[in-house]
Amino acid sequence: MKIGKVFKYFRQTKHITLKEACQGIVSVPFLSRFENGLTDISFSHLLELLNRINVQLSEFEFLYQQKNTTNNDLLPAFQQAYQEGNAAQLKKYLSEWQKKQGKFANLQTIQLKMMLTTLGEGTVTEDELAILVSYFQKIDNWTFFELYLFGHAISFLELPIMLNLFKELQKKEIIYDDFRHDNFSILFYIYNNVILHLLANNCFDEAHTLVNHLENYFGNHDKDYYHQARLFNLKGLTLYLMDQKVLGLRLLKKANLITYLTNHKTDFLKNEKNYLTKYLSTEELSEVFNFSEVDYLK
Amino acid sequence: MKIGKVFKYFRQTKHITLKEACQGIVSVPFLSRFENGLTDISFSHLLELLNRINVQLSEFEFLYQQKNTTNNDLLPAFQQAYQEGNAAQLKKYLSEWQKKQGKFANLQTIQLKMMLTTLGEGTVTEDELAILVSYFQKIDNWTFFELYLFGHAISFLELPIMLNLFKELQKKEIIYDDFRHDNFSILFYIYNNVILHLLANNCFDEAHTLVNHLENYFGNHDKDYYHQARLFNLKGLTLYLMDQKVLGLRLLKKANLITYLTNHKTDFLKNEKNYLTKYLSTEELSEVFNFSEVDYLK
DNA sequence: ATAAAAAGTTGCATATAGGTTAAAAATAAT
DNA sequence: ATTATTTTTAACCTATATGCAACTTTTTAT
Repeated sequence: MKIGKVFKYFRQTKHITLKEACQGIVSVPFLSRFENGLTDISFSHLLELLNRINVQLSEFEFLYQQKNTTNNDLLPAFQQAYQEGNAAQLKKYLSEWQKKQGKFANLQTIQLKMMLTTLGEGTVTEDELAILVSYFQKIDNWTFFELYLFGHAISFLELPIMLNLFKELQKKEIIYDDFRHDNFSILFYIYNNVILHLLANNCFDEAHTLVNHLENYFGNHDKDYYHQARLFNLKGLTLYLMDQKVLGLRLLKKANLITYLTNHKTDFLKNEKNYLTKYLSTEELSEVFNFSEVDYLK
Repeated sequence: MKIGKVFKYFRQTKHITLKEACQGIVSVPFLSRFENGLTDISFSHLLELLNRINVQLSEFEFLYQQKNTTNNDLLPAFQQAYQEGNAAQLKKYLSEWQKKQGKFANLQTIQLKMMLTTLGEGTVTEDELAILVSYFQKIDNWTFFELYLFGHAISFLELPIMLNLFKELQKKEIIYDDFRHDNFSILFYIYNNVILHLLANNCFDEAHTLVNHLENYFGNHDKDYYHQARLFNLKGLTLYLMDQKVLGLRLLKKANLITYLTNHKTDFLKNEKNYLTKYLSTEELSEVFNFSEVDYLK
C-alpha cells in the first residue's frame, strides 16, 4: 500500500504543504498518516486531493503502477512480449496464468495460447474457441480487455461468427469516439484485421462498408496521420479488388508514400509489400512501391 | 457520489455477478451498497475490483468524468474553448475562477488571461508574469498542469528566463518517455513553441540542440507520423536559417508533402505557409508548397 | 406455474477511516 | 542561535467503511 507515498512525492515536489493540500477535504493529521502508509483513503477523497495538487488521475496511476512490482493490469506486458515475438516470455506468462482459476484467468490463458499460435508455438483447441465465442456473445460492453482479446481471436474464429461478434462490437463502439488514443489504436487494429480477413475471403462489399465507416473517424482526428495512412492502404486494396484498380493503386501508393516519407522502419514497408504480393501483379507492385519521384527529399 | 453506479454499469454489462466481482476483496453486501451510492470505497479496493472485472482505471475514470457535471479537471475544457477561439467562453471561465481564492486558482486565472491575450482579448500584467515565473522556479516536478501552463506562457516570458525554466523542465521530462500519448502531445507543443521562439530571436544553435533532442523520441515511436512531420518542419526551418538552405528546404517540403497527402485540413497548411513567409523568399515558398508531382494521387 | 437456486438488499455489529486537540520533532526563516 | 512553520505522532472520539447473517427479489429449472 504505497499509494500514499506516491501522493507525497507529487505534493512535495510541487512544494505544497499538507495544510494547502487538504483544506476542506481531509484533516492534516489524516493526510500525514495516509502519506506514510498508516491508513487507507477513500476514492473520492483521493480524487479531490489530486485535483487540489493539480495531478491527473492518469499521471498518478502511472507512477503508482511503475513503483508497484505487482503489476495490476498485465495487458501491456502481454502486448510487449507478443510484439517482440518473445515466445519464451509468453510461455512464462502462460504457466503463471494456468495456475490461477476462474473465468477470467481462463480467458487470459486462451489469449496467450492464441498469441503463441500466431508465433507458431502453440495450439488452441475447439473447446477454447467455443469458450471465447460464448464469452463475447454474453458481453454487451467492450472495454480494452475485450478489444484486445478479440483482436487476437479474429483469425481463429469462423468468418460468419467473427462477423457477428464484430457487429456487436460496433454497436457499442460509440463510447470510444473521443476516447484515449491508446484505446483507439486497438479498435483500429481490429478493424484493420477484420477488413483484411474479409478481403481474403472475397467479402468485398462488407469490407467496403467497414472502410467507409472508418473514414468518419478522421473528421475529428485529422492529426492522426498514421491511421490515416493505414486507412488509405485498406481502402486502396478494397477498391482494387472491387475492380477500381486505378483508384485503388493510387491510394495504396499514397499510403506507402506517406510511410516512406515519415521514415517508418523499413521492415514495415517490406511487410506491406509481402502482403500485397498475394493480390497485385509484379508491375503494379513495383509501381506502388516506387518512390523515385520524392527520392530527392531523403 | 455516483462512482458506484459507474462500477455497477461496467459489472452488469459484462454480466459479472456481485459474488464473482468481489471474491477475496470485499463482501457482497458491501459491494452492493457501494454500487448504489450508500457508501464510499477505499482506493485500493476499487483498484482491485476494477482489475477483477477487467476495466482499466482510465476507462473507469473516463465514464465517471463524463457522467459527472462537476468536472474535476478543467484543463480539457479550457483547451477546447481556446482551440475554438471561443473568447466568450474563456471569459466565463475567467470570472468563475476569479471568485475562487488560493495559489492555484490564481494560476488558473493567469492562464486564462494569457489565452485571452493570445486571442487578442485580454492583458497580462508584469506582476502576474512574475507570479508565474516564481511558481515554475519553485516546482521540481512537472505534470500535465504545469506543462500546459508553461505552453501558454512561452511567448509572454523574457527569452532568457523562459529558456532557464525550459531547462528545468527538460531535466524532469524523462518521466514522460513512455507516457501517454496525450501528455507527449503537450510536451511536443512546448518544444515546438520554444524552438520557433528561439529561431525568431536568432538563437539558432540552441534551437538546433532542441531539434536534435526531439529526434531521439522517434526511435521508440515511429508510428507517430504527425509529430514526425512537425519535426521535419522544425528541423527544416532551423537548418535553413543556419545557412543549410538546400537541406532545410527539402525537409520543409517533406513535412508539407506528408501533411498534404494525409488530407490534413487545408487551414493547417495555410497557417504553415503564413508563418514561413517571414523567412522564405517567394520562389522558395512556392516550391516548398508545390505538390504537383504527387497531385495525381489525390 | 411452482420450486429451487442464485443474485441482490437490509439490519445490525465492528473495524477502521477520518476529525479534534495537543504536543513533540523536524524544517525553514530571521 | 532563536523563532516560526511545517510535519509527525499520540490520545481519544465520531463517522463510516465493511463483514456477517437473515431477508427479499430475480432468475432458472422442471
